[in-house]
Amino acid sequence: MKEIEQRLTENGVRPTAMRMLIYKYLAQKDAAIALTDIENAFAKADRTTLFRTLKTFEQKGVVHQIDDGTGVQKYALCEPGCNCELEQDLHLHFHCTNCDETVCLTEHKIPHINLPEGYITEDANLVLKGICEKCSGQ
Amino acid sequence: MKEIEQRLTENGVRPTAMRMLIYKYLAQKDAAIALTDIENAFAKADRTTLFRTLKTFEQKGVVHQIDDGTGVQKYALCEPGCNCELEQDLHLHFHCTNCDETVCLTEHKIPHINLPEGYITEDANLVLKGICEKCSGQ
DNA sequence: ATAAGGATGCAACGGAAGTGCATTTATTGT
DNA sequence: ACAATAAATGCACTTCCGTTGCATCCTTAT
Repeated sequence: MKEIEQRLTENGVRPTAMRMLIYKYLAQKDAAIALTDIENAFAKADRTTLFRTLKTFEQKGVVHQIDDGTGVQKYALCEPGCNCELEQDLHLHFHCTNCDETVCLTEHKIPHINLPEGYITEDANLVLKGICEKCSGQ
Repeated sequence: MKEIEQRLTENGVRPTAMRMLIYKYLAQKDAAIALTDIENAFAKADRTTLFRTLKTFEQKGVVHQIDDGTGVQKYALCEPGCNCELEQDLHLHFHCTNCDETVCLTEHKIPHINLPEGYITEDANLVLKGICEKCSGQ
């Protein structure tokens, strides 16, 4: 719990009890988390608080937002030292169409792509979809 | 108009007047189109019809759906002969954060990625974000 | 001509993101 | 320690978009 407090402080996020719990929750899940998930896990807390916590986390670089094509925003903790920068931190995500979970594949960075003149790339999102290792039974 | 009719028929879509108009509309736009866009362009038609038309188109391989991270589903015509297959037809998309338009870069296929054992890839979505050629002034 | 199936239109629902404002909790300065 | 200030939380409400059920209209085949 101490490490969480430190991590948040480092990123300029005031470590309230709620925030630490949410961080902890995110940390113990290996899949990306939607607002609704957190909402269910913390029945007592208000949705707005959770929503704003995630937004704060995102803004301060504690988590990154993932758009896996399901239409709901999901979030996952950033790696330590992550700056969410293209070609460096941005990795691909895998969405399993069977269990509906989305995981970070942090080892797999988004490959560099040469765009035509005039295009300036600032961000990228690569999602592969299919069957994850859990569901494929391997 | 005759070509449109033929194209739809080929794909197993009954070429009604409405559908041909929507196809035409999609064809003359170079950016991906959201339901709302079509809705505004065809004020007389009902949203449901437009919605279902897009879904039919998608299902029959006339258009492909694009998730550019804005939270709204967009659609663009498939290339002739497209089968929406990975490593073959799936191309990347570019979303301009300035003009909010998303375009297909059909020349740029999604690079092959070697996933760990157990992952079975069936689909992919790669969106680059930044400033498009129009907006960067080149 | 009529029956059947598909296309369209209308109304309504539901989920998720987001905002304004009041209230509570924490922090700072004296 | 206390007031003043700022930040965090909670409540109510809104909006947007996707989606579905059902009725009606149109087209096609027999």
